[in-house]
Amino acid sequence: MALLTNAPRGTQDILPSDSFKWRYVEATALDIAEKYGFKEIRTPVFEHTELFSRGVGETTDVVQKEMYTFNDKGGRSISLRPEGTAGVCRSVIEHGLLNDALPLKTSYVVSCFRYEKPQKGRFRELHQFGVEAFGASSPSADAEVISLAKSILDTLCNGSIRLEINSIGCPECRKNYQNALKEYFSSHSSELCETCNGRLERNPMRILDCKSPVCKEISKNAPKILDYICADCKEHFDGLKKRLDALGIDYTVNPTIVRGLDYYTRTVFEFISDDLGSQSTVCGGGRYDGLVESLGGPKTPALGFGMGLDRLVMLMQATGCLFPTPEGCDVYIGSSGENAAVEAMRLVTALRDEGFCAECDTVGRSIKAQMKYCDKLGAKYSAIIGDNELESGIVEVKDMRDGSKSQTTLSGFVKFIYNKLISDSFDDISDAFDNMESNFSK
RNA sequence: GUGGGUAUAGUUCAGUUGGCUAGAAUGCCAGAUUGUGGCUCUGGAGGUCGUCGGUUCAAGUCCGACUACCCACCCCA
Repeated sequence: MALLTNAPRGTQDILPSDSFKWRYVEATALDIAEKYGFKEIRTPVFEHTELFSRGVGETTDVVQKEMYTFNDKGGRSISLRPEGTAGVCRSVIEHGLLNDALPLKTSYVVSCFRYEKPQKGRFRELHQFGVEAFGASSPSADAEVISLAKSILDTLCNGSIRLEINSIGCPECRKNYQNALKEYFSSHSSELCETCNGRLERNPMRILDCKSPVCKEISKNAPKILDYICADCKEHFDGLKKRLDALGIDYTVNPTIVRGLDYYTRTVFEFISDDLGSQSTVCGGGRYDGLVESLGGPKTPALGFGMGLDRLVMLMQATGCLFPTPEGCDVYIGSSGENAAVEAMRLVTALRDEGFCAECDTVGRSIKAQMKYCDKLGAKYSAIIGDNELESGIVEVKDMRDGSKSQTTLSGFVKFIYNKLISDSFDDISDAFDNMESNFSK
């Protein structure tokens, strides 16, 4: 039935023809993060449900209706992680990493799971690259994290991605602001849309982001968060803006961006692209100074972001970004007859041991079919071994790119191919140099 | 959770107002004389037309339900 041959709803297979793109994106993100001092951390895909309901927030959609939660055989309530931050926080608290010299800077590539209705750019299993930094309260840390995200996106994408930032203040100033908002919107509650009436109690700040024209109009005159944040929060936000300016990072302050997870404080930001569908946020994050303490750790300022790899890869494909193509097959050794097949396999293995990609026939094809397959593989060189070659010890090596042929001996085959491939790669390097020089002289 | 759209070979799609053995392109396999790829030509395999039910002499085509996918709301990466 369909259950057997259909992947579960909202999941996607990354096929061999695409996996190299993901490897490239993940490796690039981790590499750049490493230059910024972030080291990879790996935490479990599932945690105690309690961690997420406390960490992400009891009232959030993510916790209320989107978690994959089940009881294990020991009767524990377990949830697949819906995001990356909570698990990392738990881990660094549990292992006492916050007792070391701070900041502690971590990065990760993870799958997250949310029971949502799938659409473009939204999946039930989503892949995320993320970073978390602990113990840094200065706006320099905010700027550093944003700069890292930008550097990754700039390196990978050529489409235009804009940065929007906001400050939602600390719990103190936010309380005042939310009261002011409640008061303001309550007086318009009859005009607000249904969802916004619901948000009035739960999260009035979300109303500011509503797309309904009526709510938008009402929001125009609503109190502004930046008028309500306290002096410290304001100073922090100004400090961030000053640093972004100094780094040459363009941004717009968008007072309506409010992240949907409860733990955020002060800085929140999003990187948004118009080249995706309606799920346009490629990267979102911010500061969460209260989270570590609320999970039972030492009072520790912290911040981070999550970057949606599904959306990022989608964006790169949509905007025609280039992915470095993986090295193809170096050598194909065809064979005819049992003894030759054995010899071909021996040679192929010897070449692989030298670090090359080599293939021989494993399905019993004719010579002609083997050559066609060799062509499909894009092999650089080919050779055919049969009884003649076994007897004479002489093999013909064909350069598949120009069809030219040369001869070598069976015993010297590996060395011969080795020299050919090494000299090819020298040619490649010198071509690259020539390109660089002509680029410089422009 | 709410809406709208779609569902035909591995893939991308044709299929005319219901009418003979359901098509194309591409991919796959095999041939075009003796042991050598790309181009060309020929042949072959591959579909219970998403599933179940209904209307009809007749359903890929019309109707209903279900399922899946896509898009938007919501939410978020």
